Amino acid sequence: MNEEQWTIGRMCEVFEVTPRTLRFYEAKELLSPVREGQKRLFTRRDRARLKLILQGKRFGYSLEEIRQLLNLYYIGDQQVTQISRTYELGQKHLAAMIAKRDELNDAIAEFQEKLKWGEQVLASKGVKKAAE
Amino acid sequence: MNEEQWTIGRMCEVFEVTPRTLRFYEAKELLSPVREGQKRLFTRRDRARLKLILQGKRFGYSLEEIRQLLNLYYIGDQQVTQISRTYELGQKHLAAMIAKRDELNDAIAEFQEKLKWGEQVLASKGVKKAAE
DNA sequence: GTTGACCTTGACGCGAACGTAAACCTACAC
DNA sequence: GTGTAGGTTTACGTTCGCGTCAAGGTCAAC
Repeated sequence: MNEEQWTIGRMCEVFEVTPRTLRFYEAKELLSPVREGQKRLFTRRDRARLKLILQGKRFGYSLEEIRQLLNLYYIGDQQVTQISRTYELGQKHLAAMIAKRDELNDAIAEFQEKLKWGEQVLASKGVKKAAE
Repeated sequence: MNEEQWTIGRMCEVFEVTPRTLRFYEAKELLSPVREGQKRLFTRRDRARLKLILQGKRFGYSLEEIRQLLNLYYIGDQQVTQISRTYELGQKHLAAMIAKRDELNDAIAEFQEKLKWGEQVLASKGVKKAAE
C-alpha cells in the first residue's frame, strides 16, 4: 500500500502501457525500479521519467534519444564540470524544442490556409457552414 | 533539364534522402512520380508531398498516418460530400496539431525551469555565466 | 491444498522503415 | 569499342519497439 512505490500493474493502469513496455524500458535503462524480492517497485522518480518518456515519444524521439535527454533533467550532485556540460546540452535541447515548436506553428498556419481555401470551395458550391 | 521534372538523384540531393527511401515511399503510395521510359521523374506535386512527409516524420507520425493526412492537403475536384468529409477531418487534424503545439509549449516551459534551477546550482558553486 | 491474481524471466515473432548487395539497362565521353 | 555515371528491379538483411507465448514463483482467499 506504499504510495511511493508502485507495482507494475498500477503503473500500467495509470500510464496506459503494458508490463512488457515497462520491462523493455528498464532493459534499455530508461527506468530503474527497485526490487522487493523479485518484484519491481516503481518510485516517484520512475513515474516522472516515464511521463517524460511518453511525452518524448509523442514528439517523435527514439528511445535512445530520450535516454540521453532524461539525464538533462537531473542536474544533481555531480562534479561541477559535469554539471556545466549537462547545462550546455540542456541549452541545445531547449533550442531544438523551440525550433520544433516554431516549425509546428508554421505548419499550423499553412494548414489553416488550406482549410480556408476548402471553405471557399464548399461555399461556392452552396454548402452552408455548421455555425450559421 | 526540365525544371518541373526532377530525377531521383536531384531529389536525393535537395531533400537529403536516399533513392531507396523515395522508391519506398512510392511503393507505399506517398509519392507518384511519372515515368520517362524506366526512369522516375518527380513533379512539383511530388516535391510538395515529400516536404510534408519529412515534416510529418519530424513530428512523430508514421508513414501510414502521413499518407492519410496528405489527402487533407488536396481538397480538389471531388464530390461535394467528399470535400465536406475531407474538410471535417482537416479540422480534427488542425485541432490535434494545436494540441501538440500546446503540449510542446508546456514542455518547453517546464524544461526552462529546470535549466534555471541548474543555473542556480552552478552559481552557488561559484561558476560565472558566459554572458557576464 | 488448490484456485486465482499478480508477478517473474526467457525467447521467439512481427510490422515499420528503410539499408544493402546483385544484376542489369542506357546514354554520353573518350 | 570501353568506361562510367546515372538509373532500374529483385530480394534478403537490419534495427527499433514492442507483442506474445511458455513456464514458473508467491501469496492471500476459500
